[in-house]
Amino acid sequence: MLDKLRRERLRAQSRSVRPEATAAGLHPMVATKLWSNPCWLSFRANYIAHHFNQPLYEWIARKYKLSAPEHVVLYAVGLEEGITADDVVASSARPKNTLSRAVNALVAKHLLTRVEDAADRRRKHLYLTRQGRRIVAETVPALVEHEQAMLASLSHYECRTLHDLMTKIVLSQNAWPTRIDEESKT
Amino acid sequence: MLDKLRRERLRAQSRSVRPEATAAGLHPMVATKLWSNPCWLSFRANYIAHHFNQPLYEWIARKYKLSAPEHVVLYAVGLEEGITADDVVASSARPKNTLSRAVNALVAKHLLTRVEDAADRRRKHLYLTRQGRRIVAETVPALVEHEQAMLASLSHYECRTLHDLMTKIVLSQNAWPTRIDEESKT
DNA sequence: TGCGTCAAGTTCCATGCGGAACTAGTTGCT
DNA sequence: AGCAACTAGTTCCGCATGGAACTTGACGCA
Repeated sequence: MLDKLRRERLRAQSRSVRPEATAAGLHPMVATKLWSNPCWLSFRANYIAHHFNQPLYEWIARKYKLSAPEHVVLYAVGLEEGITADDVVASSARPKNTLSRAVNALVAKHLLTRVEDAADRRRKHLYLTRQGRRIVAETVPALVEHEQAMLASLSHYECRTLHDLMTKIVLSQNAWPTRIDEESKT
Repeated sequence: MLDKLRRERLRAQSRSVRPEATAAGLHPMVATKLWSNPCWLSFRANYIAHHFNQPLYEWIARKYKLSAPEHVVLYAVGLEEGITADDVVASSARPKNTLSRAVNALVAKHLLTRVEDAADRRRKHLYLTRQGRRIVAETVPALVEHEQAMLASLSHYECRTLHDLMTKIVLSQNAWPTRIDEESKT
């Protein structure tokens, strides 16, 4: 019978899919979501994010026995020591209880230390231990390398442009509605 | 004592954070992840994806009682009727058992019908019911509107550029390593 | 025409996630 | 000074999630 590839070719022809799609060996549904999708931005953002995260978390779990939220916290503290759990919450996609657990797990694994804020005893500042710092130092280059691989098809100038445009979106964030509500139709 | 805003200002000054950051009322840790982060792409992609998904799924769950994977399937079938569960798997971020469950739930809710492929009885083609089509017709415009709101700070030309650059990344996908393995160092 | 391999979809099950409620601590107000 | 409102972080608990194994069907090959 038709093998998978043959079937995909047929579908591609029948739906006037762009030549670059079949050339890239793209799954036809991915082509549909790229070019017949009114939400082009969200598909691309999700796709790129997912294809970055997936191998990363698999690797982190396998090699360092860290869960995804644990890595999120470790990476954030690696970027800036002395932040609090709340800072991680504000800058990441996870709920605070998940991150609270992650912090506790990292402290238990001696990768993080927690120092109570003198002025506000609710807040606890997070610092890397020597071991924690070692893991950050080891993993970050691999992540950068992975990201660069995803960017390899772009020129230096295109990277710069992409960087700036995405930055612009993030900066405009507080102008967005935080909730979809069709009451707004009225 | 110092209120939150005051504290953020202090931190911003101490860390030479860009003026546009405080201007936009940005959380300082978000500023750090934007500008002191070697993985600039993955942060931005994740951030944009998350801030699109979060309100969307909250709304879908509240108004239509659909889980996130259910919406993923419904949306995909809305884009192209007759696809199979496998097509959704290939073009989305979820594992196949999750999507299998979602398909079954949608069939149970009479939003989807399943037609066995004549040539390959393992494959089941998915079609929207009248109700399913109604939900797609209702939700898609809201999603588009939400996405447009996130893009509001970009000019038409900038949107086009962003679109093309992100497309380029997705198309280069099969050139990426699918796994991070520091054996590659050797 | 029967066997090994592969693929689509389902089922099983442990667990980690995340919403909601809670605790402890801070701040503003009068 | 004392109360109400708010915030950082934790705990509780139900359940959706996703890894792994399984079922059913297709197909290549002798």
